[in-house]
Amino acid sequence: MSDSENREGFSGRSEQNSYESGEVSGLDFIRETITRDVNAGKYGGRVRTRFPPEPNGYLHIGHAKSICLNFGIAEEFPNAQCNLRFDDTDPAKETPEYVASIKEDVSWLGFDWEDRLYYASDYFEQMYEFAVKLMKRGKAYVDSLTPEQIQEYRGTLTEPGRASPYRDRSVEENLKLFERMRAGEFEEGAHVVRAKIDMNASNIHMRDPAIFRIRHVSHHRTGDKWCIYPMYDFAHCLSDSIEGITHSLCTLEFEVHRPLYDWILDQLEVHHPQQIEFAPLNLTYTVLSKRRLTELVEGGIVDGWDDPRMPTIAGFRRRGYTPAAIREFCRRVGVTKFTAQTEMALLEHCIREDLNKHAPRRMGVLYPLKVVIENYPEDTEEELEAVNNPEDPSMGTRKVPFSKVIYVERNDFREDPPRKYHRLAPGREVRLRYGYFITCQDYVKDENGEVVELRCTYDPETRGGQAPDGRKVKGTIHWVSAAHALDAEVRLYDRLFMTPDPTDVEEGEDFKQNLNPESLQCVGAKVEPSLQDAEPGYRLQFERQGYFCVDPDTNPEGKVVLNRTVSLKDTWAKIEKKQRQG
RNA sequence: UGCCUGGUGGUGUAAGGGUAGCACAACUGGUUCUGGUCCAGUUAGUCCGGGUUCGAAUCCUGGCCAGGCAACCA
Repeated sequence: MSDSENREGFSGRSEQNSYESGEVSGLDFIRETITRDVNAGKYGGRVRTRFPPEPNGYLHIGHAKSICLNFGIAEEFPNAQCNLRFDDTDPAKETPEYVASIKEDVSWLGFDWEDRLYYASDYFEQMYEFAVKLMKRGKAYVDSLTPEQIQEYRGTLTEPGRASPYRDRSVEENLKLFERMRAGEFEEGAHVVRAKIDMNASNIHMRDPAIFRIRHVSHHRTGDKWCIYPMYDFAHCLSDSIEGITHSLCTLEFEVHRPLYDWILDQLEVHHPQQIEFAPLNLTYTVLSKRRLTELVEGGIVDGWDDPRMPTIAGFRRRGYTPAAIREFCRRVGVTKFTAQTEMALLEHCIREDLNKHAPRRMGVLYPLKVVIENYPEDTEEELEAVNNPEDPSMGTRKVPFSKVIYVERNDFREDPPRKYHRLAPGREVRLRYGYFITCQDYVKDENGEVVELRCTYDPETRGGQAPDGRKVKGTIHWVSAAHALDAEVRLYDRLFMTPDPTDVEEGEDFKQNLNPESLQCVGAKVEPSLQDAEPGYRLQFERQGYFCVDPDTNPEGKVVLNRTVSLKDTWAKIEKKQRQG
């Protein structure tokens, strides 16, 4: 340490000390910036963030990243708060239904906006006044070019734009026109209010961007009060300013908008939050753009926004994901400016980790194969004690009924077992989970050559799973008693797309070509009777299979419907695959 | 071709002039009444070239590559 001081001289010393104090080391760049700002007393040391969705679709896992960031920061910094604000400035697309779904999803994720629920539409009057102020200062004007002309005048990425002939209208004329726009005297597209900045700017967003346009459309909250609506760039920075936001966090695509964000607030001389951009989430084997998700829903490719295959919050909820798992995923993903591709495997790891600790274990047979235990008495049944969760003894035990005829998993028997297969096969002995050792004596095939029934014998001495003579079995399999089993509809979900990046397609081709035709498979399963009264949303593990969740489609009088959240890791499947390949 | 941003194992991230670390994935092995969990271990990385420095992932410089930006959408 003293060596380094000798070599370093004085430059940067105090900076380095602040790093070494550990206050920012290890933080993501946004939390680091905020920490510095707080320490420097910027904004009076205050921290205020916001989550600003547009209510024009359902929230997805990418939004969860933003929610966890914004609300997470509010929890971490002293006295910090996060607002929920609906960015509802395009009445044609926004609905109260989307507002409701977004509120539900944010609170389901575990965040609370308390009394800070806001809408950009709350500020329409103020925004109108701000536009007037800009006009009075000669910094905005009413343009009467057609949309096509405006586009033409804007220039391109490499060529500068040209000034509209209306650019130098007098303040009085601008004000008068703007008033008449508000009064509804004009058709949509007849006029638009533009900020007067610089038609030669290399950043296209600074070439006199539109800030108010005419829309004769009812708004989901303001009804027909307005027929002019502010544009995103105008509304967003001013909403942030009005709410006293300190750090306005958004995704990378808004980076080029920041000069405009800053320009508007500077011109108006109002509270000026700092916009900081981070990379949006990309997940393998799915799509996360609102446009594509909407296409899947409207094209009937999935069964609504909450289809368990959808990467929406509602979809994951229905699939059986927990808020804690999603929050943990967002934490592990981190926050950077680098465009990343996060693997779905990480999300799956997070849900397995959570459910392994908390989900009760049950037995369910997905592809039932009948087994008759020949030496078990005909008219007897008994109850075997089963552990609810080996990870958590406090979850106790339950009784599982056992009788002469049971079901086991179809692939837990092989006529001709491959190497390393240690389940049932002719002459092989296995343990029934929490039950007896059984040995396969014979099997029955139907006319198609399908094995339809096993004839086994059991060893009465092995009740509970241990043999008094100390002999071991290689395999333990799950089962349900045929006489007691419940019929269940089990929906086995797999990834929606077959390729890691579904949007990576040849020119002229569509991402939907990469859809996985087997993303949903429904099976008629036999499950243990304890699931009789399971409520929708109930999560469990079917031993040796995976984690499942009772679907809202479950009807109290009908069959229970279960969604597979995620399968258990399957080492045997890997071995088998390797055997087949090599 | 203009502007902005960014490049650390297969993937996601940390290291803020001083031993390139963690997690996921993959692969070994051990434990196990779930081929789960758990435990131990292995493989594998600083985009490239110059420069500054005793020392560079880090600072400078020149390339290369990638992403974003031309709604009266957000």
